[in-house]
Amino acid sequence: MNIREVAKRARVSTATVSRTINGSDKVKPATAARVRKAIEELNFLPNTHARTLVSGKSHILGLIISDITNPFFPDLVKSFEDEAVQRGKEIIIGNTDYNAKRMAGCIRRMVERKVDGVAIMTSESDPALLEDLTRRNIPTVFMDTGKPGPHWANIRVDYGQGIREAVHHLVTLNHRRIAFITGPMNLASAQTRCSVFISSLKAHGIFDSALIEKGNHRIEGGAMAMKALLKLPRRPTAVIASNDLTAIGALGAIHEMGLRVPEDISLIGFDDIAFAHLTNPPLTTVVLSRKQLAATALAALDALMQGRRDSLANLTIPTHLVMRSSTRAI
Amino acid sequence: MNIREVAKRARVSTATVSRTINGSDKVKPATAARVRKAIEELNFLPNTHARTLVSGKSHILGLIISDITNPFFPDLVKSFEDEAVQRGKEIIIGNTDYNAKRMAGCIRRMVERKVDGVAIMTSESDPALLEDLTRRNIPTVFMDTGKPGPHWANIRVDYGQGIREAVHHLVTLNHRRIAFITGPMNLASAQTRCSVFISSLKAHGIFDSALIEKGNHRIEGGAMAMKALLKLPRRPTAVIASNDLTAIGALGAIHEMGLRVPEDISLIGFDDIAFAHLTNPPLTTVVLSRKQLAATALAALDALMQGRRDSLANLTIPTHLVMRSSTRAI
DNA sequence: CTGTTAGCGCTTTCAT
DNA sequence: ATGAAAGCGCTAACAG
Repeated sequence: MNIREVAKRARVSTATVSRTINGSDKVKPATAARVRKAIEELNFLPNTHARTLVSGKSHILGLIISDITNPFFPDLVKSFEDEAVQRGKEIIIGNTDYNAKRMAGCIRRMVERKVDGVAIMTSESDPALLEDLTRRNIPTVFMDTGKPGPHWANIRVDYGQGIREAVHHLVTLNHRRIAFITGPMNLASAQTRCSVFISSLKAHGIFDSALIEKGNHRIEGGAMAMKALLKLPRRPTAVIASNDLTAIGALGAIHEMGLRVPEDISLIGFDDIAFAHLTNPPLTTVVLSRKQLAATALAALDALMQGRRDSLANLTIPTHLVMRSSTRAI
Repeated sequence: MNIREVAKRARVSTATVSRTINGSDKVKPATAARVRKAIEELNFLPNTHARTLVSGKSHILGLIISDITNPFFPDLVKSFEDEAVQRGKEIIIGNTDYNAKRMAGCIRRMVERKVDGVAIMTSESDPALLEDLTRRNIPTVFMDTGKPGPHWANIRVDYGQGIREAVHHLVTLNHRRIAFITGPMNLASAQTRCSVFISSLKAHGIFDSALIEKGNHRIEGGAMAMKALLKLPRRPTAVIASNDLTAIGALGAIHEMGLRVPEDISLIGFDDIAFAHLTNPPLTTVVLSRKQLAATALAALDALMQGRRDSLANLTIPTHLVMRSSTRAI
């Protein structure tokens, strides 16, 4: 079943069928109607591979993420897919599993499938692997990785804003001993969150380096760090975690030690993953909108594909505090 | 950059390059080596669309799910992708959003992209929409939807086993007033869980229809149902929820009423989503392995594509209880 | 407005 | 063991 059968049935040439499908204005309405009828009757759907072959555009977008089971990503994937489908594009997803070899495989698959563009939304990222995309001039948008170039765009996330709001919120609540549980410090984004925390506290004149504890953006890391914090001679009255998973781990540790949130300790997370409002108590956290991130990525990809480099000037995603029930005044 | 440039550089014909790529044994090793060298030097990757066009096989698999942000699915998607990539296949994902129109769109996309097969893992499913897949002889595997046919396979999930284990566990713990919070009763899988629960309780001679409350497989449904249950003159001592989200909602409601799990009420979920062991206390639940589900789906698709209908005989995924800390003896 | 035709990049007979 | 050439389904000149 192909375009020729449709042409035959509508008694026109394949060119006319093609024109009708692609909405060319130079097909006589009556002819177009006949073609559409034939398409309908035969239940014809054009072969995208053939279209890609001749047009050079696959209408496929690649999305490379670290790990779909990391609760940060499902929202992102969904929003990205929504936006893509709205534009008549398909997406193929690559999970790197935080692993360079798999990342290389993802990129290979993207190139083979001739994606029109790719969005790389991993926390980690090895520039060497990305060379292939450059060489083939594949429009690429990064999250927070700062590579400039003719076919590259970079979306920045304003982590600072959310952290400052979190600190301000706690200070307003009279907290002075505020701890921070970091992420893995090889991550630029984790570094930023930590350094903004430090500078915010210094601005308030309440910074104490003993109150910085290292985590790993996972539950157990948060729990371990929190336990260390609770063993301090003068323990903190509030804790900000570098992400929600860390905060959830910290929450567990606090409960385990027989303390309560927010009565004994106030707690703030980061990201606003789906489960952040399902914890007990619901977690006050910093929202990083994946929907906005996805929309911005697709807009950037569009701009890149159309050579509109001007609209790539300032791609920044804000973050902001959302108050729930894990913080309270002392 | 295409196969002709490689051929030119290796001073062979395109046919020889093609044979080399596809591992044909009738290429002289020396020639093959020369070709591989050229491929390497040019960094050539074959165009999958051209290959698909001539071979008729896209090496793409479709995966249709309800909603990637439903915590049941990320694990499934990941396992499915892993298995697919291992087989050298790509996957494209469709989210139906529990919506017939979107489901139709998903199927259309799959057909357009000429997928080699599709796995439909939605809870809901409208047979009429699937006609297109039948007509085009696209191998299709369903989760729990029981459509037989030459190009169809159906994976059953043995919900009963897990529910029976849950009931048995509670009975062993001396519980006699055991409640059940259902899912949406238009879902076959929710119905099964409920009816097995009822028959299990009857088998133990402890069934009380007042202890069945309706939920919707979402958090608030679980919370609402639990509140109703707690208002009963003689409230249950244990509750089984039709899925983990429901159990999490119930847990919140129990806490909200000032009661404790498992001291006052024992609670069991279903699915074992990622957050089931992050609740406080960690949730005793029934595991439905998404990894196994994905592996089985891919095996079934393989069998369908190769016409090995015999290996499709008994595709059943077991479920079993995993004990954590939300249940206790009375 | 419509048809004819030359490819897009690859695989696959069919020759040699 | 290798090459020449046809053709997968479609689009895009070009011609009329």
